[in-house]
Amino acid sequence: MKAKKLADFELLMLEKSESLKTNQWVYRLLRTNLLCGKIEPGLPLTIRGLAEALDVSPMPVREALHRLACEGAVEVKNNRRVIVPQMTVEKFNELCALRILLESHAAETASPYITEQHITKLQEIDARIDLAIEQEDSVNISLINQEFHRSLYSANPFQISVPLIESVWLQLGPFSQIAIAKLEKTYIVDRHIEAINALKQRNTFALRRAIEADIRDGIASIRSVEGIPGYFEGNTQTQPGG
Amino acid sequence: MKAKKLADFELLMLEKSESLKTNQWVYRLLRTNLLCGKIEPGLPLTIRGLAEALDVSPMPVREALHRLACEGAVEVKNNRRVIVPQMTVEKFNELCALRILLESHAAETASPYITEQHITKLQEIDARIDLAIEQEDSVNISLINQEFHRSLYSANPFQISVPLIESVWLQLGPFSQIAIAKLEKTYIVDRHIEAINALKQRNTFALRRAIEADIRDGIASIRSVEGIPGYFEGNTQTQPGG
DNA sequence: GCGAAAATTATGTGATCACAAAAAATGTTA
DNA sequence: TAACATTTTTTGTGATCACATAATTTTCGC
Repeated sequence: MKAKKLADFELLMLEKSESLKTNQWVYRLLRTNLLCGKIEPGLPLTIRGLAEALDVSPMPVREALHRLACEGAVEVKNNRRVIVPQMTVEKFNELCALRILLESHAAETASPYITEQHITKLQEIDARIDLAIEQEDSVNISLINQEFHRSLYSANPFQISVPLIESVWLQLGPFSQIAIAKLEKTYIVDRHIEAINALKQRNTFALRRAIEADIRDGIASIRSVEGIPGYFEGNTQTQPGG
Repeated sequence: MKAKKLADFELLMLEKSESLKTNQWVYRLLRTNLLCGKIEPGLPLTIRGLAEALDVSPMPVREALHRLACEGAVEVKNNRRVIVPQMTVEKFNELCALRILLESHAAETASPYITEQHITKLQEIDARIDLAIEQEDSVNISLINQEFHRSLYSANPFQISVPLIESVWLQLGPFSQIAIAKLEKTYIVDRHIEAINALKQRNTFALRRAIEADIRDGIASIRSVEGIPGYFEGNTQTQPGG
């Protein structure tokens, strides 16, 4: 058994547009790859290694990594090594609780600001989720699902909680992605219709319940995946590739 | 009326210990000064300006500022200018709601892990708050009060929400500090006793209520301060020093 | 062969420079 | 005097280098 190196990983690439600063490009690229589970927990990330892999200078990587550390997406150890954190049962439960807490609040406070345009946009996003489910494209299921939630909460122009929620997603993401990838297509249920219906009826309470149900449903799906306990920290023997 | 510059401000200094990295020292220093309201909202912060003021190279300031931006303590404008954000009524209300939401949850989940040692420590911290109130030391009232809450929540070894809560504090801090400084000593009530009693009785529900009451009380005090509406964005005419 | 010590390499942090873009200051004209 | 154009200064970003420390490899003694 050999320890995996950064070079062994095939990163999902993003095209770098002109106006985008290099550090932001690196940040988004790493962020997306972490959320997709492309970079597995425990893997040490080095500034120079990433800089070489992405063909940029170390400086923008340095800033991107610091930001990710600040958001809890990566963990800085005492020996200043940066790794993708392992998931534990307790952490998972706490992160799920925080998702429900923050997101049902965000949905509730966004509700009064929802316009017809918002609903149309959310329906369009939801259609794209269905497509991703149909194609069993687990990476896009996650990414577009987040887009749905973010769009909903951001309808509130005074929204503060989105960055906090995104931090929770980032900590939950790499792990849940592994689970989603293992889910059968038929087990993924689209609960967003209920949320959209609540929005149409301008029923704040129903919206809150729909979002809560959506999150709980996703968590239950993850928990139902065969062999998921093996992915928690300390159960390395059941992890694949070990 | 002349726009204030960074050089006009007298920063609260922290001694730099040997093991502390420069960037962390700068970070903590800026963080403390922001929380104390030493740096007033709207003031543009520049890397070189701060580096000169603190007699360090621009690099550690750069990292510290980026981290503060990531935590919402400072705001990066479109023209990449970094300023201390202005407070608005809506933001204030939302931040207060998030405090209650997150902190009552954090208190509840920490409750089962509380030991006698924790209680003793919290009582010791609370005594220091009373001293700060007695001395009308508004900066220390804030800082030690935060220490109390952080200590309580951190009793849970699997606590995830503390960084999120600290982010809310940072966004609320500069503003509420202005209010606390204006409060008469007699109007500051120490509600922590109720929390400590709840802990002694191992009554999770009472603890939750005590923390909620403590936060609501603080907010009410801030709202009660004469002339506070003038500090919200858009009411510059009533702000002092203008 | 094997463990400890020493040398070597890798890595994060901080400093300095170059550059493009944004702000501010200055000059110009009506 | 006010409004616009031009120049100058300021500022953030990225690149490169130096340095201390942590990790790794090699060497040496038994």
